[in-house]
Amino acid sequence: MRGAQGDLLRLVAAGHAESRAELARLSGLAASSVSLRVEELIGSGLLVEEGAGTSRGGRRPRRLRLSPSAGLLAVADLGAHHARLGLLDLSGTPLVVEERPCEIADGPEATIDWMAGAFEDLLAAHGPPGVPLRGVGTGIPGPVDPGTGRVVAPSRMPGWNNFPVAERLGAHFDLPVLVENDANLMAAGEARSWPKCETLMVLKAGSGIGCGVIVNGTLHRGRGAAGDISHVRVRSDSSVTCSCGHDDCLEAYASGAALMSVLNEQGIEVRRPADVVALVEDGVPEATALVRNAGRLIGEVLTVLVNFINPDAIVVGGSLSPAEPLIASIRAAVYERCLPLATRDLEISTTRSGPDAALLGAGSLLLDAVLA
Amino acid sequence: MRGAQGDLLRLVAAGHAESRAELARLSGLAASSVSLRVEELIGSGLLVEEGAGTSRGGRRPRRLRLSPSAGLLAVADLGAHHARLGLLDLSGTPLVVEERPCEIADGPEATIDWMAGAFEDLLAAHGPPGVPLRGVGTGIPGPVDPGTGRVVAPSRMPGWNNFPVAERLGAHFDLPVLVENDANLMAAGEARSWPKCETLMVLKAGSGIGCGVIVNGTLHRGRGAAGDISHVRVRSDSSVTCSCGHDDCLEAYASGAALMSVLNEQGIEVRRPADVVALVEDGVPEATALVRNAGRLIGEVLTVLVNFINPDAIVVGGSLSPAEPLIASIRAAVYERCLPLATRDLEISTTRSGPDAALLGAGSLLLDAVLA
DNA sequence: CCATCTTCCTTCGAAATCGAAGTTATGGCG
DNA sequence: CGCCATAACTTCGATTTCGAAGGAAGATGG
Repeated sequence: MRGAQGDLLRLVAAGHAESRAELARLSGLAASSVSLRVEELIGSGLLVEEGAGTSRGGRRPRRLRLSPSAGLLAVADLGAHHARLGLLDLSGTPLVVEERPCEIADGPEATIDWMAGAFEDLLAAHGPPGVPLRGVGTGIPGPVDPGTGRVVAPSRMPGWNNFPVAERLGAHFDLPVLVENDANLMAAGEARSWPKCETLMVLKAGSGIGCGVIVNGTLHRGRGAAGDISHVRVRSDSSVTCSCGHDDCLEAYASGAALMSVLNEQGIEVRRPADVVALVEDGVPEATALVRNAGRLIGEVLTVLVNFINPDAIVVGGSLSPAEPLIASIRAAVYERCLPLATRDLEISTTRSGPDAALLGAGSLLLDAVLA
Repeated sequence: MRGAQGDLLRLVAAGHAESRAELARLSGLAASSVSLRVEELIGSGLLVEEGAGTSRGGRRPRRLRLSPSAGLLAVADLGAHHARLGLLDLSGTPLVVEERPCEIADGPEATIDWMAGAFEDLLAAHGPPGVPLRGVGTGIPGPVDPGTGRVVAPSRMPGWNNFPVAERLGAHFDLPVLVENDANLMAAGEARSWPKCETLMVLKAGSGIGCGVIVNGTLHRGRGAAGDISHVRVRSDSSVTCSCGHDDCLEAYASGAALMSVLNEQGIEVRRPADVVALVEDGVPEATALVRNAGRLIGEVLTVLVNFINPDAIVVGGSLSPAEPLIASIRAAVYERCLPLATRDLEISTTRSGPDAALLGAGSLLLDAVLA
């Protein structure tokens, strides 16, 4: 499982390689060495050979897959009022995904212990017998210190500040543990769906605004807050003070929460970002105008970032992302204002990985820990 | 010179390793393999053993250095009206650096051929006899396509658009050729002076405004324009149209050229950014106010980027950088407006590599090509 | 349907790499 | 000053990895 052996497994699990030949190309090892190694991995039950792939003009490759019994990963994505939970095999394929209500405001101990219980439930109900759990991971709607696995200065998670989430979760399972910001997980998940993109910006537009950055194919964490765009100052006529203490933060104008509060003030009742999307689809002009304005503001911020890191694609996800005017106005702002060189082949589109992106990302990152 | 052999040389040349033991630690090879390899490299005259290093509690390491006769690199940094030219040994140490007048507006053919001639001059005058030239490189004050070595849509370089600079330079020397944006080279040069920083933003404040980004210790190129911040829209009362066609670009307010044109309109004659710095040092209030405002605008843009990529340090270089109020107001803006997590250990300071940063960066990047 | 080209994978001797044990040099400490 | 802990190399047999050659399986094109 360690070292070069792990490298090969990782390449197969991550979906980068499907045959011995591809492994040889990607790992840099000689074809003969790869064959030897693969034989061992098959012998130890971690890899299985599964039919033949499609020919590329010569003999067909013998397709390799991680054995379904090689192990499981239990992953979660915590939101403010609910959590998505899932069980993945080591290739990152979900066996089961569930959404359960869960109040993050109940505090870290209660929430994490609840999560551990939910994982046990899932395992009992859907885990194939004899297949070991190999790692657990969760996304958190706030900044996470990459070194310690602690939550750092979250804005809407009372009681969580500086809490050692990874440690607490690890106390339930003696296994590799991953704790990461939810937008970062989403980015890691999307990255698997955009294999040709080295640099990726993944926007999470939900009740809050988050963003994850993939540079050179790997998640860029910075000090744990990398990708944060919610507290950028935007150009606006009025003046709103954000929860962070500064004026005119993007989040105060363009987040789902901000849109909802404006709509509610106007007497249009909404309770979740999805309600806003529904209003837009029903052609309610107030909602459409608001969403369009939010997209413009987000787009103007992205403009700066696109010039700066020249991503290959911008992916928009989160519960607000199905609203067409949002992405349309983001596109308009970015294409209008960015440098031609930066937008020449830039793709801006909605999620390819769907609502489970964060869970898939957790799986992808956990794998690195499990196969280290 | 190839493969693993090159890896060892690179580690020594880049200053990361000074002894066999350090090479073993950093390269991941077994100590015995390193010894063998090093012996060969010494035998072929590329490495030399030079005295003993300082003990870390046991036997002293035998210090390794690249042989002064291992090779030379010829590097240049083109500006609008002058060029810096230098000769480096393979460890990146300059043997000579000269500044010569040179009009980039003369067009690419004339400029590049002139550069080739200047390199020959330097070699004849300062090159130790028998030491071969191993690579040439140059910085360009405009975007460079990393794949082709062509200039792409530069703003103030008439006749250069889409010109294959690398190819033309390569026609003079049958050697590895490097062509890169000047701010990017500066960033690569600074990176060597900030070994503990994985993520670095290097601002070049001269007649224009440029920026290079180091992510994970390596230069982030994007599509060739990465790091561009000069055409970000800034918040301002008036409205100025930039050469790029958009309104209120940062460059139109905060670049050395913009400052100079305002001062000249006010009847204060300045010809180069350095003159502005001199005025500030003399306490001329118009100049100080302008520079302070420029710093504030730049700082507000950096705010967004600091939240986004969480650099370990921001380095300010370029001919405007000695002006104290510039960096002071950049600091003020960034520390005031960024997230605490992002500024907690963020260092903002002037260049450590000095005016030759770009040449050193060219050396550093060329080395990778030469020892590939 | 047969020759030819590609690609995938294995075989096997040569070469590189490892790693455990040993050697040399040094600082610290009683 | 002698002893020990530590670090920097070396030596040398065991192991891995390589790579050239060849076999297997399929595409292509007459």
